[in-house]
Amino acid sequence: MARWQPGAPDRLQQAAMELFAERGFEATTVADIAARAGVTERTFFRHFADKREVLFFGQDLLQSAFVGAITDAPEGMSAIALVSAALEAGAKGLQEARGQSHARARDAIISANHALQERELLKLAGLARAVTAALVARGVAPARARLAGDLAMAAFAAAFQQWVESGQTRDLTDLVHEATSTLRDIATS
Amino acid sequence: MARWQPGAPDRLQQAAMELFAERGFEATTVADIAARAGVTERTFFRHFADKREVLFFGQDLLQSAFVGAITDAPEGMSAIALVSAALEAGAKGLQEARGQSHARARDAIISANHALQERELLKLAGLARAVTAALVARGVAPARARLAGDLAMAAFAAAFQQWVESGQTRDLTDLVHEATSTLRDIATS
DNA sequence: GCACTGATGTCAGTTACTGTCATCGCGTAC
DNA sequence: GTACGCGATGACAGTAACTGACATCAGTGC
Repeated sequence: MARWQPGAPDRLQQAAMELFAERGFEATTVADIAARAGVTERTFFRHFADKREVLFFGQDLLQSAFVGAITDAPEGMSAIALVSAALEAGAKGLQEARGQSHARARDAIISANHALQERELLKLAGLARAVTAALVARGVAPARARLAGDLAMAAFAAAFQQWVESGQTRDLTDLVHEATSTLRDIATS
Repeated sequence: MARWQPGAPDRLQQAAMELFAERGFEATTVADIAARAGVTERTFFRHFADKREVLFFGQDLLQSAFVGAITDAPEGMSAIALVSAALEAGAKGLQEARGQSHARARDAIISANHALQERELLKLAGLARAVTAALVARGVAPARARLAGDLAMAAFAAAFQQWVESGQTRDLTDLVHEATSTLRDIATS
């Protein structure tokens, strides 16, 4: 008999999502989460840097999708084309990774709390920097790459919000294309 | 004789900036800040919602500059033209408000700490939403306005970073123009 | 069998933040 | 000029996030 059940991080994340959905983020203590997952509070903090981080598990997968698409793109593409490829890969990855209902539940929790929105913005900025670095590696000038990275995240965030609000009746990839097109339209008007 | 010295918020902010610069954000306790400002810890939290907020005092002025420029702009301007006007007003306001050295010192403190960067991103997102709302009030379609607001903040943040890194030898307004121009260039390439 | 590793439990401690009540200078009404 | 209320503060107790140090114990390699 094993001394402890494996998969503590997953159990903790699930317990946290349930409790946040039931009582809200602030009304849930880390001790509550740990108890439901069958571990101690100290173990929670061994797996997650802080209470908020438990909701941002696996964002590195999304980052890999973005960066990989840029790195693997054929030669001779413009910055905006590289960004489009990255967004498409990210949209596909997000739709496959956890499923639509999970994304929606998670979004509802985050939207209900300022501290969580703050963390999400930090993660989004991290993605933007990763895209920027990938673009620089492809020869895009740093100042240009930074703006392109921010632009990519603006389009992705806008598309994601519409996706969630639409009840997922729309395809995320289509929404990303629309957002990119709108951005182009704004800049050239 | 007054029972307490006036201007507690200002004294607290100055004490916090000094201590953060000397020891760093995490190594400074709220009790330290309060002691240097000559008040108690409890008074600190009466003026600032949390320890980080003390560094973000007066961002509403910047927001007013952005929003006012959009609201007061002449009729018939495109979304990108309204955004440009807002950015110009913001750049001017920032250069006049506190001075360059203050902006640089503050930026150094924030750059050295993740939690503070997180808060800054939240403030920036708040500005983006304010710009979005002002654009909607001017008749821009919501989805378009959201992207334009994010675009504005991307340009402003990029220009601000270059301004700080350049040692302020360059004019912020010029850098904002360059960033806007680069954005247009990316979108149309 | 035995040392070693790795995930966990235990426990004490710091600090951010909050709720509540007391204090007291100052202006205002009367 | 005195009573009254207001507003900013102090005092103090309490909660919960997070950290460091040490103990525990199943499995693993030798």
